Amino acid sequence: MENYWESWYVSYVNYGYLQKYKGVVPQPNGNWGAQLYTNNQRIWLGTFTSEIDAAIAYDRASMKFRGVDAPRNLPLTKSTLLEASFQSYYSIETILGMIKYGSYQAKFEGYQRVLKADKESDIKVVAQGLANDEVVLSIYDPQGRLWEFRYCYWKSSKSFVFTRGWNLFVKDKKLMPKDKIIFYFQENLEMQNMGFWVIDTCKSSSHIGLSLKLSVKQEEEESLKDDKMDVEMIQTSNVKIQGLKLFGVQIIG
DNA sequence: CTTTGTGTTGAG
DNA sequence: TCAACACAAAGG
Repeated sequence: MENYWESWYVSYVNYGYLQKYKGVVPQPNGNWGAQLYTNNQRIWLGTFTSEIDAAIAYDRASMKFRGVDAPRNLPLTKSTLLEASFQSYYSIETILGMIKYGSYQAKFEGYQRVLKADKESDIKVVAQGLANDEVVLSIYDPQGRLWEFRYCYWKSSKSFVFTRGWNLFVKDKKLMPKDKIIFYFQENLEMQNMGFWVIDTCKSSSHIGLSLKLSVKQEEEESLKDDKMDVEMIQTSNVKIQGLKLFGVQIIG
């Protein structure tokens, strides 16, 4: 355009446009820019053709930088949890690159496909009854590997614990104190009752993993190498659950 | 020439 | 921390 001040952008702003989305700024040529401020610094997320795309870009970046609780433009959905898990596999730089150059959506969908592919075999969460209050939980990790944990209540310590199988998981995932563990139910969109449970881990450095936050009790931190680990449930999410009891709390979808 | 996104400012 | 504004750098 020949004159900046006669652009669409300026009239748009001057005639009462109200900011619809956080982090979204109109560009002189009609496109939309997305930006996020953090740590006294502006992170440019790229330019987009539509306003809504810019808003989504902001949401994705906001989640990566500040966790699933972060302020966002579009409301949280069921897949948001999955998205947090998805993001945890990539660095901030990588996620920003995906947002900026448009590969984010495809990557995320690919991630969901991988999770869903595992249900083809007889994938279902199985909680086999053992003696007393013990059960065996069969849960898949995001890579499709099956994990089995014995889970029971210990009267001596009045706590719910994972016993057999947990040690192996901790070692394999290189879990450290303060790391978070996410449990979520992956539904099968085509067939009902064909979903399965997934257990995923989150580095403590990121702030992802709101749904079921498990914190290792301070005094237990050194016992990570033991075959037991005391866990405490902080809060539940709205994840759909089929009558499973975890950590003494009945969770029903 | 077009588009991006940085420099900068003032409000909240 | 944020959007608005102005414009220089980057891209084709």
